[in-house]
Amino acid sequence: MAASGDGTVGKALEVLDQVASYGRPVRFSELQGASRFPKATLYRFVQTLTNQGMLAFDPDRGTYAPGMRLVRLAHASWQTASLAPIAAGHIDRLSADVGETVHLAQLDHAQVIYVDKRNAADPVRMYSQSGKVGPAYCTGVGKVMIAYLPEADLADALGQQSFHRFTDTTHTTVESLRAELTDIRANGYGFDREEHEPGIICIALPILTETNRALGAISVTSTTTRTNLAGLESLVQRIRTTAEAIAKDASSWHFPIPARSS
Amino acid sequence: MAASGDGTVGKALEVLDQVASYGRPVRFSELQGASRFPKATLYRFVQTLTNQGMLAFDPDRGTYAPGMRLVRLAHASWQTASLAPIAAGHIDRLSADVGETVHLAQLDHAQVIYVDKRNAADPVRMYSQSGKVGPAYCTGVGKVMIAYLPEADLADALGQQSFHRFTDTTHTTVESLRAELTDIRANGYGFDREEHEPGIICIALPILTETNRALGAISVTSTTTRTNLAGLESLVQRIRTTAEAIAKDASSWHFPIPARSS
DNA sequence: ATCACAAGTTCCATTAGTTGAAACTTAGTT
DNA sequence: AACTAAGTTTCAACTAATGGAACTTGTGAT
Repeated sequence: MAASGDGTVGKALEVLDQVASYGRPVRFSELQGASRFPKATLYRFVQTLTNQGMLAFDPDRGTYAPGMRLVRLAHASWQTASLAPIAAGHIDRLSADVGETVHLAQLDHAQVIYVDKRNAADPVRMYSQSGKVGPAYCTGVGKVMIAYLPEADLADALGQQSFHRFTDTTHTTVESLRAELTDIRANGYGFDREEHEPGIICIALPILTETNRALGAISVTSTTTRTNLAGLESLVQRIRTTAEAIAKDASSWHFPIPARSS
Repeated sequence: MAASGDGTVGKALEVLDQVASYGRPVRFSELQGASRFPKATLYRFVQTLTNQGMLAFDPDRGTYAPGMRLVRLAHASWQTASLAPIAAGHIDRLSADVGETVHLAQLDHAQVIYVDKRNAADPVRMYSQSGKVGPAYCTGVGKVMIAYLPEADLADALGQQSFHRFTDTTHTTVESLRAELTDIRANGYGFDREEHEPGIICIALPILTETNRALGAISVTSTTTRTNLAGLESLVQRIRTTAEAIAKDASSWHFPIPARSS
């Protein structure tokens, strides 16, 4: 359990998360208002994190934002602990072949993290999507990944979903989501039926180990104006080739199998 | 001075940096061998960081790697504290116009952090992506950024350079580098004359505030087989337009001016 | 200018968490 | 089975974190 119970370090990282959650520079007083820590304690955490380059302080505006050291560290993570370097060549080819946007995602604490992407038309943009998080219950990649979770982890993951209704096809109950997960396991692939954004559809396949654990997932995204679910479904064989190739490379590179979450 | 002197949090982050520095998953014993911390202490740090998702533990191999939480946090940093979102449109256009690879970089503790890039249609095969760090003394973007540092910060930054000789044009002394920095300030732009990689050249311009502080830098990279320094120099006006447009947008977005480092 | 209030910063006695040598357990080798 | 190295736990000594309160600075109103 990743509770922020471990000591001073856990508390400091909790503050770091809080700053990151605003998505914009924040004043100390804003943090204080939303924090469980008393003023002096919070102040010291923010000081320490700033000293360490984990936060950046803007003296002119008196605001804090996540610091550049994170970008440096994340690069290391992305390089050594994500599927991106292994998958790069494969998704290049997939994207070129199908002419649509391709996403590579992994699961982290019941959340989807987009790890890489290829745009069909536009040039590649690294972190514009890399590092972005999304909900597991209403994205193609999210659903295919949780579908292959062991029951204990799945229950845990489902418990953490918010089931916010983004569109009128969004799953709003555990039951309807579980039903779809069963289908996904049967088919080996899943869709996003405009569940997150109207007009945006995708097909997603898991990247599976020999023991049927999902290391990650890839998806091909399109719009309802360009194609439909049947159109995406026709790409299954091509995408499966890529997913299997990535899985094979990952196993020979001894890519770490994600540890249990709870 | 970002010495890891601040308490437990500083020490834990030092361990995190150490793990990241290997660029591959590492065993506990490897860390212990290179660490100033005693076994039990190091062990607890690694445990805490793993609990927190800052490190990922692979139970099969008994190795640690930087965790996915960093990727999530870095995305927030990239979005709110880097120039990338502001510059995105501008460097899209620049890259399309000049047909070469464009880099956007910022300075962090005397190191260059590449924050975004655009590949030319025919991409130069180079190792560089967002979050990647590079030396300041032998890259175009690094030199133009430190050229505009106040003397106190510049002295500090120069003291941190390793002056490793990558090629035979690499600067190896503070003196020769300082001489070039004077030229850069006079011209408003600088080059990478195959100082980092043979065959790779670039022209770089700083992104300056009204008070002549460098918020970041952009560069256009090419190869000696495709063009030469004069060819790159002919792009100065075009690149300057982009740099100034980014600076203008940054000031109206109230982009934070980097704080003094030491 | 002067005051009032909020935001930000420092102090320091108390308390809680960190420290690390040593003992222990597990995994791998001869 | 005996040995060795890697990984894990323990616990008393100790050091660093805690947070209420006092203080300073910044902002805006009169």
